[in-house]
Amino acid sequence: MGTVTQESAKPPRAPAVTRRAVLDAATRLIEQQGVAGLSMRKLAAELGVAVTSIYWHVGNREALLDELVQEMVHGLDTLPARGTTPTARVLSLALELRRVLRGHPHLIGLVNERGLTPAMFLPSQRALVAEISAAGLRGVRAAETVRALQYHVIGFILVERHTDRSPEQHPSAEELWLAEPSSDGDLAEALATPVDADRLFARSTEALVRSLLADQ
Amino acid sequence: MGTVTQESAKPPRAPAVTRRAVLDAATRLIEQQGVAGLSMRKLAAELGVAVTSIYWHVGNREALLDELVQEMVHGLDTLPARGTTPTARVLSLALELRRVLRGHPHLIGLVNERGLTPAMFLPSQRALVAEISAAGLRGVRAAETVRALQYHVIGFILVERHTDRSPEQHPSAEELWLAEPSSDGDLAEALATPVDADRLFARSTEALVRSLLADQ
DNA sequence: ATCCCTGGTGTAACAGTGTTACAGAAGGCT
DNA sequence: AGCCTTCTGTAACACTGTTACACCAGGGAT
Repeated sequence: MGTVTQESAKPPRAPAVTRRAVLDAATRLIEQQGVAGLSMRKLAAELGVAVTSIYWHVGNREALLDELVQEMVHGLDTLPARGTTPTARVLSLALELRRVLRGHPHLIGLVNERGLTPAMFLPSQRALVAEISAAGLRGVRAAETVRALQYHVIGFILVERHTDRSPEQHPSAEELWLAEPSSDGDLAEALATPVDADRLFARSTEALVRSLLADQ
Repeated sequence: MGTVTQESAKPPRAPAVTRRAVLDAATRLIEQQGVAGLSMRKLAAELGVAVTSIYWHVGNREALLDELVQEMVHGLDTLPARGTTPTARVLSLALELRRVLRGHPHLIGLVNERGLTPAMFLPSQRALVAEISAAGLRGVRAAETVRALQYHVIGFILVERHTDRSPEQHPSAEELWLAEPSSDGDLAEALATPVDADRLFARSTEALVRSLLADQ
């Protein structure tokens, strides 16, 4: 079954809607209102069509989400590793991965819920393996290193997905740190400022990579 | 009883259900069927009471979940740090935190969704700050270190929450690695075995801690 | 020309969800 | 006796995913 149902020639009648159109409209809805904002009826209305047509084209809601997730996962197939040293190359992979995933903030939660995180990571896992082998790691240690990096990167992304839109905690962490009597005023002040996720990710990932590749 | 609305004495009639009972029943339901399995009607039926009573006691579903989350967050108030070296003490904090959070697998997702991850982490953040200061880090660098550890730990937990019950990917990562022609057979074999999360967490966290505390 | 089959659409319903307007009941207070 | 507060129940609203069923249009076979 190619993209849709008709391979080349004979749709008895021009379909009012295509599988592709359904997927695209669903993507649009999710990007606007989040996964919870995607309802089959809204989707049908958006396309000017009855609900049953949606069901005919994509099965059901779960299958629709599965499809979107699969498409995104396949979009991660070829991530480039740049740089000269293994550390730099591994780091660039991690940064690139985060950059791409942040383009689909609503989907990465679904990916994880479906237990597809390993699958999503598989292509970059290959690249990681190459770099880590080049760095001289072998066998079980190398495998552990690869997985540690995977968990770190995807975990970071999962965390930062929500910490942005914190619901204004009343004693916010920032206020608490400013009130705290501390010996290190600079530290307190630094903890009282919002997180710079880009910088934090780069630093922590680099620290982890260094440690994993270096320590023996 | 006392925990509810009346301050000291006079419930006009013995309430058919208390706020406490609602929260407990909700916790039980969530532990059994997950957050999605918690419906207000099920909850009412479980307690042998009409839905409106639930609403009277807890407001609405969102507020109910908020309350459960808050209770869990407050349960993390006093985590001990064991060990002699700063590295060991920080590591023990991270391990302990993960141990506790894994006792509430369904709630930690909610915590993150509500942007409460920083709040949840605040008590252990204090302990972390102490250890990291003891390790000689100051100011912005220390703050970055604390946050890097936070993100790493909570991220790991978020990831592992789902990777366990992966829905049997058809070309599973394990199979793919066994099929792959590779120069490092041990590595491929290691990647083909399931993840040992305990070990992986301990190793990766230790690597990160070491790197963050040591490198200058 | 009739019939059937296949692809695609629509109507209307079922069961389930969160939430709420409203009517009560039961005890304490004045 | 009335009133007020605390709680509970009935019944509804709007919404969700999903499906049984009728329908319609065109192609192929008879």
